[in-house]
Amino acid sequence: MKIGDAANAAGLPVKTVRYYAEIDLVAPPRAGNGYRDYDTPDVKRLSFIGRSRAFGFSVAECRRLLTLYDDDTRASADVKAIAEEHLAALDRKMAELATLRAELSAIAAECKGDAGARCPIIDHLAGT
Amino acid sequence: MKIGDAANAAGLPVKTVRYYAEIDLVAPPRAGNGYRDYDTPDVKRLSFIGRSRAFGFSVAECRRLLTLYDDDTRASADVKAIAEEHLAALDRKMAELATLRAELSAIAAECKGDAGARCPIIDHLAGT
DNA sequence: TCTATTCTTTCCAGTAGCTGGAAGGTCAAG
DNA sequence: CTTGACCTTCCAGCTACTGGAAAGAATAGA
Repeated sequence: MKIGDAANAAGLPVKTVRYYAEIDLVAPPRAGNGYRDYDTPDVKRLSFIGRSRAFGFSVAECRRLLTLYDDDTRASADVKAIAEEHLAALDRKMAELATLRAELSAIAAECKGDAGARCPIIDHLAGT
Repeated sequence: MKIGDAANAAGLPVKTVRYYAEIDLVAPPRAGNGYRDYDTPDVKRLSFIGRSRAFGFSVAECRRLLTLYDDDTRASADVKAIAEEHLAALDRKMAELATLRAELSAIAAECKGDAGARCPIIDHLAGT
């Protein structure tokens, strides 16, 4: 199966699939003409990565998840550990954004937003 | 004032300050020895950028904010527009993360996380 | 004054995860 | 036989720095 069909089946851009081959995430053998030759398990791996990335897992995490996916003797605890680590990271990120949002919102509320030059937002960013 | 002192006063790494000079964000003149020569307004601009960055504004946004900061004839409406655009982006980001978090959390809850190979997380990522 | 240390400079490379484009080879249809 | 849609590699760029090497400048201490 050529890269275009594989990418299509996995719902990923060809460029991305080629990139994954380059970083040895899903690296299929080459056909006689030099074309990458994907098989059905490869496409499943690509889909797996696509979904994992959509959940916000980094490529490094995807690599570990993929190893577990391919491993019949895995312990589900290992998978869950990665997931919970990621959940914790999401929580940290959300908390950080929420703090920023609250502070910026409070400052922005003080600004009249008219034609005048006086601006509490600028003042605040200037540290005054 | 040399870059080290300016960076120190602004609470930024020297490398970062040099980078801001390189991208013409805060580009001081050179002294006779070739060293960048920062003055007090420059340090204030650097601090301004540091705080803006801490609020999550991109460097491009910082550039616009800095222009407004330097402009006595600005309209506070222009500042507020940037801030609200950024607030909206923060909201979008948070909503996205919240969705991911909720979905991943629900899936992870199904996983026993033991020594067994059966794993609903893997199943879900595999699309089955 | 000599020297050791701490600046400063530039340039190059790498980080994450692609994405776009150029130049050129391959293959199926008409 | 040609056209067009594929495929290949390589190079560059995106964000916002960060680390490091090599080399010049300034400063503090003996």
